[in-house]
Amino acid sequence: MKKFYITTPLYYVNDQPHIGHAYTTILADVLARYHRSLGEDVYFLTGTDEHGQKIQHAAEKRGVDPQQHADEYVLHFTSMWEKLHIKYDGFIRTTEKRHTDRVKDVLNDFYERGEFYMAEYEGLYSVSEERFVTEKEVEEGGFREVIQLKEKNYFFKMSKYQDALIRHIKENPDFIIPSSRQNEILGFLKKPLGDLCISRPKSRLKWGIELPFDKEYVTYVWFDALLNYITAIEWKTDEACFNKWWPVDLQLMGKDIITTHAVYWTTMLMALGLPLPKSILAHGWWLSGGSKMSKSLGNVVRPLDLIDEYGVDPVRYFLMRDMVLGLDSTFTMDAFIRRYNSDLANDFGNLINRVTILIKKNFDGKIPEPGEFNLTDKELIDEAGRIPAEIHLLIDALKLSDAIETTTSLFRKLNVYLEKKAPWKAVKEDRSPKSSAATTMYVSANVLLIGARLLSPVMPSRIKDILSLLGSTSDNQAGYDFGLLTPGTIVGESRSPFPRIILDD
RNA sequence: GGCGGCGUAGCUCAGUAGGUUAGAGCAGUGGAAUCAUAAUCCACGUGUCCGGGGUUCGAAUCCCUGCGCCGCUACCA
Repeated sequence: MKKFYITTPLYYVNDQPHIGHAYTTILADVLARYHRSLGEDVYFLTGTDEHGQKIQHAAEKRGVDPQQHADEYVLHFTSMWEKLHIKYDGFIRTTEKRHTDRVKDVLNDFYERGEFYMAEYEGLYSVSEERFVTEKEVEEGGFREVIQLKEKNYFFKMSKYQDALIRHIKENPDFIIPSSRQNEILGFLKKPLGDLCISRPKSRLKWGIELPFDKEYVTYVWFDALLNYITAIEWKTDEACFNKWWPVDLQLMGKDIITTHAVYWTTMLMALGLPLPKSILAHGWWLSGGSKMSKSLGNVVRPLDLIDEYGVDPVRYFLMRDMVLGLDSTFTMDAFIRRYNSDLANDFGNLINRVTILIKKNFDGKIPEPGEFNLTDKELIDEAGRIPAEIHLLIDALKLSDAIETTTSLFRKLNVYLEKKAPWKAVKEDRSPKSSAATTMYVSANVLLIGARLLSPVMPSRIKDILSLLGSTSDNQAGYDFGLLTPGTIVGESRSPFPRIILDD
């Protein structure tokens, strides 16, 4: 059986989840569901990153200890995922023993094999921010109490993997997606790669995994967190499990942390002697009014607010449909409502009503027995037969937006088909089994079923209702073949799954 | 500063081996229909493919250049 291992980054628990977290996680969920629907064995991993300066800081601010802070904040994420209908297979927290023990193994291993060395680093340090800053950052301002600081730390010999990394990226065009990011990383790697500082002295940061070979230091949070992708699947503790899932098929992240993954994570894996991820994907940001959403700008769109108002599935649909892979996208209520009304209310929802009501009124609510298919029937049936394969190609190419648009086009074709065959007229002539009207409704319901099932990964909850409305009972029955709804299948009462949004202004 | 990318209909975007009248969805206008959520269907775009130059029989697609926008530029997540 084909496997599919997909990950989101581990989210930092210093703040509440926002639309960026939600987007990445929904994207992972949708892809995971698509792959499950193809019968693949899927492992979808997400979790939280709980060490480091910012957590310590956030905890201090609230007057609690860091672990308690993390324990509370992780719930914001898990409850958000529940509300967004995220069906993950694994959830890992970097403060769990199964993770910290393995991180220590790696640290020891690297230490013993000479992947680390100690060196003194001297640079500009902001006492107020408690971190080193670059000259550029200082020039841009915003940092107070900047001093020159010398500090001894451990470094990972990342630089020695530079050539291997460049070669791997060039030889594997799917390694970094989209290609614009790949160019960026390659451009970045034209300059000599430095080594990575992987420790922090306890004198200025206590909240982290202690270096097993030097109790004066904790581990740099990224070095710790990135390892979750292998610790969560039982690296070193369950070989069969690890070998089943590794290497990971797809790692999702926002464009802001692509370098961390493409360079740090990748070279860490090289040092570990493990195969590299098949693909890492950097997606864009959701903007609001042309700017990145930020609390200081006061333009944050809270996913939960939208969900409360319009439901989870329309929000998932919008986020998947309106962002083009790799590009930033602007979120506006206007765009959301336009998309909802045109695609979900007008095309899809109205079609569900059309079909079910016609069957209800004219065929006692049962899928009628079809007669011989004429050219018009055949054209639509052929189309419905072609589209699933087309969509699977688009999904493989990670073109979610196009895949959804393709499904919508099937609904539009079904609407055209109905206009052509006008069953509401034909039924006046003949409504007996195998009549033109009977055939039309049989074909319509079955094509609608295919289209609905193609959207199931995007809108699992509403589609489940729609499928049962159409008389499709089991959750994941065989493929996307035409004709699963056999004559006699009872069609339910439509409750307009996507009521049109009308704004009063 | 260095490296890289982008600029296609009102809006969001396709258009990667240069080739007949440049496409889709949405929005807009007119019409048809009335089974359906005032939903649906049909028809309608004189778009300088950012400007300029060049290569070519022929360029949105290649090269140069000007303007505008953006990304990356290690120890910030």
